[in-house]
Amino acid sequence: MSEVHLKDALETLKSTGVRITPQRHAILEFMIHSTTHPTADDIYRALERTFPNMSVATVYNNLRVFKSAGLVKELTYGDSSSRFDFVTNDHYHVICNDCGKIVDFHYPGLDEVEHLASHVTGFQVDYHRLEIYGTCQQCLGKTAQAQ
Amino acid sequence: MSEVHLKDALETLKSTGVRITPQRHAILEFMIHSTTHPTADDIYRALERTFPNMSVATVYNNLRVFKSAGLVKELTYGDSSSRFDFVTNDHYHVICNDCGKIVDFHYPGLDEVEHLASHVTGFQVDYHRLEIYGTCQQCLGKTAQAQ
DNA sequence: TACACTAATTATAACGATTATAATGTAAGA
DNA sequence: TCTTACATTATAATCGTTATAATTAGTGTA
Repeated sequence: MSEVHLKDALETLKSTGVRITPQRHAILEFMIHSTTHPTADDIYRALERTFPNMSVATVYNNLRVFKSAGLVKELTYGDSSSRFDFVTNDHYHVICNDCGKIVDFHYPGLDEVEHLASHVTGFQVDYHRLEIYGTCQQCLGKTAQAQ
Repeated sequence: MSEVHLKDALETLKSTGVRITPQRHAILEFMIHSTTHPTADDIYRALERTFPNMSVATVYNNLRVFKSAGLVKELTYGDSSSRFDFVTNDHYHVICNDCGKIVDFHYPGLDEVEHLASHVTGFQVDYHRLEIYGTCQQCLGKTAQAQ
């Protein structure tokens, strides 16, 4: 399963003309197998055995590349440094109030909301449910024409 | 209405033994009347006319004081600096799956989710709905006793 | 294979937001 | 008034992140 993710990710990169370097391969692999949401420094330290000369800048640069390719999300919780999350298939729904169309919306990490809710209310929090409502592009177009 | 908020906030501070200094008063007042989510620097620059000698550290220190008093929330979006938001009565619900109890949960700023959803899906996003599910303390206690 | 061109990596410096420190000022209680 | 604790100020330090310049490596072409 994570092999599939890795293969897909490499495909995505290749298709947008991004070279697959050993460092990029390793960063992706680490992120896919990581159960936590690692910081840039986590990734750097985890890979410095394999790449003793790797620079922190390489990690940041490549995380940016992965982000703009949609492979990775940056999570800014309260702490000082960003965490990065490989995008899997967890998603929310965006719902059109006019025609009822539902579009998947990938977004990681509302963990903080759950943590805070648990902290504040004393609940043991199990999960949450988020839906986003609005008007889809087609319905927006129709309304604009009608006016 | 904002006068009520300010009065309440000052009450809250006083009741926890925090002194009301002119700087604190001004920071709170600015945040309450601010329609945006100002950064620490925004606040600093807005008040430097009134307090020409005020230090940035004072802003940060007091934002921390307000945060721990529950008056202010820190919002970490993607950008480099945190934004701060005076806590009003917008809230979500935390729902117990055992007894159905609903507890209010104050949490600001899922604006970013809406923005991103709009950006990704092309929807005009109007609002969202978030609910958090789990088990309340009483029900947790009952389950623990039963075992 | 050799060459040229472009992208990627590295090392390091710079930046900027936030925090820590030390000194000074200010309010409240005995 | 004196004392003590808390606030503020000014400034230095910290730390995550980004920019820069030099070097290295990959890719396409003759």
